[in-house]
Amino acid sequence: MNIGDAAKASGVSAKMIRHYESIGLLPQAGRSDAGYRQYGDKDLRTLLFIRRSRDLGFSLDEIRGLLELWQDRARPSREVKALAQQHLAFLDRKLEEIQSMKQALAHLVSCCHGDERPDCPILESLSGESSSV
Amino acid sequence: MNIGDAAKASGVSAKMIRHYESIGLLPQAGRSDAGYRQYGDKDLRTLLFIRRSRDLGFSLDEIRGLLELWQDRARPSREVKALAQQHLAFLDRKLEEIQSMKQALAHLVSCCHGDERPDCPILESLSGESSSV
DNA sequence: GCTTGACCTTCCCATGATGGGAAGCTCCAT
DNA sequence: ATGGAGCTTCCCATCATGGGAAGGTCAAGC
Repeated sequence: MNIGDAAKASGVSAKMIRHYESIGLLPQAGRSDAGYRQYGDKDLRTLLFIRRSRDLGFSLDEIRGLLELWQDRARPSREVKALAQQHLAFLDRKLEEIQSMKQALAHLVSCCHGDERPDCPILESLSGESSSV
Repeated sequence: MNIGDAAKASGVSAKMIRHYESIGLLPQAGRSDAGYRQYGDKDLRTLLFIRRSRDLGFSLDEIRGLLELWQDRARPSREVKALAQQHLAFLDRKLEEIQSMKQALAHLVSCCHGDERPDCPILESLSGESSSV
């Protein structure tokens, strides 16, 4: 299987597959006589693992840890859970950050009449004229 | 006022102030005889405007637009509101993205007993063994 | 067999916002 | 006058991803 097919099958772009190999997230792929990377079922399973992890927002470094745990048949699930909980806490922080941005901005937007007149509570707030908010 | 004081007063790092100037977000600052950047009240107000916009998650490019509108006394508030609504929609998308990550991960975490045993629903899910979820 | 187009290789560069740090100059207080 | 803090420019790093160039390879159709 060439890299293009592995990319299609895994949802990870060929560009990224090469990159993951270059940073050691993936082992060096086997090569054909012409130097083409060759992928088999096992590689595909790893690529899918990575893609699913990315879909949950894990960083490549965290995925490195997950892959190690995955490959270690004797890992205690405790370690996996800890890594996941850590990322969960990160997601929570992000969520709160964005939520408070959204809240503040939504308020400003609701205050702006949004017509041809130039006065605008959004700009006033950004420029520090602390009316109401 | 030197750049360090402007940084302290605005909450924008000196590094970033120079960067903003280099990309044309800020006008070229005046210089002292020795070549030190000099900042006055007007510059400070602009820096604060930028910082508040960043706090709401606006990109530097969006802030460029906001600054132009801010400086144009005759702008219709409609335009400001449109820009803000666009960013609000962006925040909503981010929010949903992270929320669904969080939800999925939280479920997995809750399924993992997290003890010394090696079996782990988190790794099973990432590796595609589609039990339940 | 030859051409063509799709695919592969490596290598360099860009993004966006931010920071680190080096080398060298300036300012001010002691 | 000296030392330390602060300024200058310049280059590099982060994180995950993509774009694109230059060149080699493969398979299908003529």
